[in-house]
Amino acid sequence: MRQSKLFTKTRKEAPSDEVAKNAQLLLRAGYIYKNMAGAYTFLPLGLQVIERINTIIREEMDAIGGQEMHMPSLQEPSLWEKTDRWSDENVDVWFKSELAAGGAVGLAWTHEEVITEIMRQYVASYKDLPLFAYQIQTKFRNEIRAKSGIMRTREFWMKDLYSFCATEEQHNDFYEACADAYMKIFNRLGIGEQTYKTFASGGAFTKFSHEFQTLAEAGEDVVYVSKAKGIAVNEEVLEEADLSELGVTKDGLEKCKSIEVGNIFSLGTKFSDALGLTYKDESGTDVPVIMGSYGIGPARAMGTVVDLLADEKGIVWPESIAPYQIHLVGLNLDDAEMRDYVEGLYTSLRNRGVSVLFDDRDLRPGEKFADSDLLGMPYRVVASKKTKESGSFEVVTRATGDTRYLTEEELYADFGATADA
RNA sequence: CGGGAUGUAGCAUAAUGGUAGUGUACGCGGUUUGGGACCGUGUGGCCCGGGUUCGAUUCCCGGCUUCCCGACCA
Repeated sequence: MRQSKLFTKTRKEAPSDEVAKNAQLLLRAGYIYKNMAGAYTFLPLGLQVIERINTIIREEMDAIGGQEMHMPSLQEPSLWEKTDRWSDENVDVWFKSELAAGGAVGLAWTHEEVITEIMRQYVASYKDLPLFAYQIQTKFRNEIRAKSGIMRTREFWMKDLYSFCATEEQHNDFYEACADAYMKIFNRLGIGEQTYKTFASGGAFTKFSHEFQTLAEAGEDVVYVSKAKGIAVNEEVLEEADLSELGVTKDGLEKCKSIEVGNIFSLGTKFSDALGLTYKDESGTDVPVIMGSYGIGPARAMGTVVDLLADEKGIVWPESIAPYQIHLVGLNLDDAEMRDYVEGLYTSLRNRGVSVLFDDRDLRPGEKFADSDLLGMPYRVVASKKTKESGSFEVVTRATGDTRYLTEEELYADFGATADA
């Protein structure tokens, strides 16, 4: 991508009302645009990050047997009345409206009811189970207070997977597999080290549910962490004093701020009972399906990565989700010979499948470096008169600031075969 | 939803009961060219409604917006 053609621009200052670090940097760098409280546009660069996060999520969900689908946001009340989740008294986050044709309609804030209803048509026998279906889809929640930039919005993407099992054993196996897959996802996003599988209260069906909490000063949540054991518990569990089961004591836990980047729940037969989702076991008896739900918010994950990895100069993307692997910064481009030279390098890199953002603008070096730092691509390749004369390019690793000088061939060898390209 | 703030140009800010200044960004001309350089010049602005007043961006009332704290948060 040529930066000169990118319609977004960087800016030196963030809007004064945006205090969250993630949103400040993403706004300044032109990844997102704020439309209203709790609703952001994902601009070309920002959307690429989201897409790459989604790809990682898809790969890990598919690897544990997930099948992707897509359900509508529009919801009719009658379905939700069956589980008593339509009324404003029970659920206060509905966006509700009227159909022009008559009748009420709501915007989905989750999809348990919807997918359970769908599965009534496809689940009949124990032979149909287990099955796992997911989507990456827009959720709407009428939050009283949106806040923290892209971390808590009223409209947001969510990867929600639902599991349907015949037996507790099937369910527990999948639950653990999904928990492992979640940690793989957060590792691939570059926030695995700070992310803890956190015990939360489980509701009616199980002792615990689990949240995935990433330790961060900007977090809204508070968790109690045992870094030695690699686990955390949230406040409600701490109060319930069943810590002994987890092999930790209250005194051994460190109180930390955190961001909830994912959660997994055992739902038991709550929804299958309410909506009549049963299967026939080997004796021909109707048995309610055991369900679970598993969520990750891609945009919140993106904000978490920014919060955790950014430095004073700007965003630092891990290679796994950066919009481009290389930021090719061309200098001295007013010189026709230099421009040809750098254009040639850009073309060669692209021909080798390298993902490149090419700063082909005729600006002063300082401005280009500052922009490059702010945008946060993993590697910056500088091509200038200086590097041309020396026969090598300056390659700077954004995260560490390490600088190397590579010849054109070395550059291709290093980046030409990257799987991420 | 309770409490507290907020609203001036694309963005950041200043002053003011007599229609607003600066920085940045943007346009033009020129000097520059490895860390947001400089000179000249130009474009562009008081959230909405009502009230007080000769006159309101300014004061008052209401609304809306946005932010923060709390509550809430599969």
